[in-house]
Amino acid sequence: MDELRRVRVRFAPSPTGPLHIGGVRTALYNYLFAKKYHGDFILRIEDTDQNRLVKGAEQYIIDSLKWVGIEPNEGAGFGDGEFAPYRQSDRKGSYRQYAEQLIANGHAYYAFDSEEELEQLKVANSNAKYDASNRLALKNSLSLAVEELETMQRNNVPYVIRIKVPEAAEITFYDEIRGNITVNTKEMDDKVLLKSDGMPTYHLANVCDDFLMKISHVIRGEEWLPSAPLHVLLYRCLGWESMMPKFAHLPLLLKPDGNGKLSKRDGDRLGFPVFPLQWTDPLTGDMSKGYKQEGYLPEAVINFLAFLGWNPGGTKEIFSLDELVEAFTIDRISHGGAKFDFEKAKWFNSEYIKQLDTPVLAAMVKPQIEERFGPKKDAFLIAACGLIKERMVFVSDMANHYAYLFENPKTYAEINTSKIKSIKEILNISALVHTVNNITTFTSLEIENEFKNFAATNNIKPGELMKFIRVSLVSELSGPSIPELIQVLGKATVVERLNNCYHQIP
RNA sequence: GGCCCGUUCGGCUAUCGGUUAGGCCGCCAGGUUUUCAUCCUGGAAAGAGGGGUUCAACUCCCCUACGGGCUACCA
Repeated sequence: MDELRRVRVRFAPSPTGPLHIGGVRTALYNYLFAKKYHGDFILRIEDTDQNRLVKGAEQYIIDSLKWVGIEPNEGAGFGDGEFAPYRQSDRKGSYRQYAEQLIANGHAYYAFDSEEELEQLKVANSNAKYDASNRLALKNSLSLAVEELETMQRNNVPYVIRIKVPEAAEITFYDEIRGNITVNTKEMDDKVLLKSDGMPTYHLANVCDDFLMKISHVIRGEEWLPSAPLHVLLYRCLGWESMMPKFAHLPLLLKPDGNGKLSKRDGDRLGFPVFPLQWTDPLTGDMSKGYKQEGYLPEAVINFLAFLGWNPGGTKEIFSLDELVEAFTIDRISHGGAKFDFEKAKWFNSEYIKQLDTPVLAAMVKPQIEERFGPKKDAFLIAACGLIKERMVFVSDMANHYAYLFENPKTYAEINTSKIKSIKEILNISALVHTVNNITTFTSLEIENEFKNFAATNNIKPGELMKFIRVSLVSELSGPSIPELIQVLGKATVVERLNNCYHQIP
């Protein structure tokens, strides 16, 4: 019966800031799994901590998923299905009854301990936790007399609802990636289920919503592994064990250097984005880079992310989203954490740029180019893209590193001009200009031949001539093939640059 | 500290008891290119350590070391 269950998975981020790239990977694996089995992929916003909410974070999550192209078919920002609402704050009223149900069945209790009293616990023993060993000595509905409870209630003393963890029992559950995991309940504590503000904690809300939304598989980060036994216990105490989802805890994304979880700091430190989209902190105004703005293609980011912690076997590495869906299986997810590899991310991006149809690339590049260099004809942009497509790593490279396609060089660096000094001394610039002007068919072959002839008749080494022309055109000693570049720039521009260079350099 | 999870080249990984331990990124060398990039060819580079189990262990078990996560009325 279990095998026939409809696949329904969810991505359940907390809107406490911009969605981390690791979160994108978690969403991706959920998406791939859902699509592979023709199931549902749901976005649920876990905003039960009202103190940590960050303005704009929820929209950022939605925008990010849209940008990378892994859209939920149900959930916040993506259309309500029959399980709406999908924001836990909007579901607030639904959780209390389950907490009360647990109390009625002897699986939970009210606790009135103040913050200070809880701190006292730790003072006596730093390892102390609220559990079977001491719950009777603390202020809760298990330890207090009925009259005392009534007084508390009358005085509106704030309280929480805590789970009553069994004293010493083994809880075993199966993780789809790691296999059986067993924890003894004596290691667990009586976690708060319902906070004093009436909001559920993650644990209660998560279990209730997954049950209510008929989630079949919980695919989430490894940081949740330690609390999974608590969730299993909740399913049991709530009488939902037969509907309990399967669990898969994903390996973490680690820092590129050293160890530890990848963090925002690493991005700042290493100059690489760790967020899908650019993000400006509403409070501090601090800006963090985004993959999109840095010139990454969403398909490349997806492909790269998919392979950080998962591998289909075989040697093929460039996978479209559809191909990933086809190839994806949970059992091929790795167990250990994966260090973030920026170089590999760049490689994926350059591969995807090379795969792009040139007119498509031209259209992508157009806004940045025109913002910087003014209006350009599409045909020209396409020609320019064709010229440098295979040397681009980022979409933004064109505007950032190939300005010479759009405007004449303004200065010539000394290291470059020093290399063409000798040729300049013997060069007849007007003859060269004349040669360029006389080129008729303007094919790259003809252009190349004309320069060779010019070099021969003027007794110049062809390589030296080319160096001069190259510096004239791009102000550097490297770049695309000169005949092709000349085709793109056109005669007039070439002549202008040749003259400029000849007269400007010493 | 306690609990849980993990550990193959510098990085991502393949291998599901028998392989010259393979691929990709990066790196190095050579070729192509008048240059650079692309592209092509080649190269260096790994099973954390110690015990078992087995005819045979990277693969299974145990210990140690190391790394990570969790240990909130945060998720």
